[in-house]
Amino acid sequence: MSPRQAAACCRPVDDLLNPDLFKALCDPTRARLLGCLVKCGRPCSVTEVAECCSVDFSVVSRHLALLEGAGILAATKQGRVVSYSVQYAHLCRTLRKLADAIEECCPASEAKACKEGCCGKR
Amino acid sequence: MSPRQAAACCRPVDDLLNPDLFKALCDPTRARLLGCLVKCGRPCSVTEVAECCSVDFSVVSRHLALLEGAGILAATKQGRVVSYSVQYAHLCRTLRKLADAIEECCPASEAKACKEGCCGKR
DNA sequence: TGTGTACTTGCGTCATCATGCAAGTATTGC
DNA sequence: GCAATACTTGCATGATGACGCAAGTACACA
Repeated sequence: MSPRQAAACCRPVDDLLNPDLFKALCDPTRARLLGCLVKCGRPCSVTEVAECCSVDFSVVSRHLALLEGAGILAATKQGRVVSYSVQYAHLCRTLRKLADAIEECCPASEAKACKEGCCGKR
Repeated sequence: MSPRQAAACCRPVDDLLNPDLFKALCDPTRARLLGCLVKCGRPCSVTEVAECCSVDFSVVSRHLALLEGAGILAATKQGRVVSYSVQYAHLCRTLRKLADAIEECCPASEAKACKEGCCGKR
């Protein structure tokens, strides 16, 4: 199959290779903020998250809103406090689906190597 | 644990949440080119890949070089033809490691949902 | 009702990056 | 050697995006 034919061939990987998801993760500041939230393991307010980073509070607010828009975080408002929490299940599932979809296209000769790292040795 | 404490706490997710990887995937043109190569399942020349996309040839050349720099593609040169191939195993492993690392931080109450999609029902 | 806290939004600025064109390099075949 | 092919690189341009400041909104509490 030529790349031109491949382009016309519709596979799960097409939807999963969604640039919008990666756009949310490609900024160093956002990656850091997300890392804090992931490791924290509980919903956090904007004020709390802002303490992780030396950027302006407004920047943190915007980054968190963007991550929410990408489906990576979920926001809940209680009074004047907005709590952001990591969508662990959704994020893990999306990443694994992408790995599965890529693997699905992987030629047989390499398929074994692809499976490493999933419920096996790493 | 506060986000500030979490920031100081070193976990596998810190390294895996690498913005450079996502930077390579966040451009729509690059995502499309990578999608073609993934679905194609074999090494392709720059000329072949360029047929997938309506952008200038030089743009494709640059995108492929960038994807190689990110470790997503591998390049081999035979004569005047450069063939790019998807690093299936590395890419899948990285994505799954990231999912594992995120899951590792996931509170117990949500952990079950995180595991869905990996060697289980989806 | 006023004051303080928590967050969002508008705006200007600076940096990065995607793109196309043109020119350059490398390699093949005649 | 010369032309053609395959690709890379330099450069200018336009678009996008990250950032900080300042102003605005929403809510709680006295």
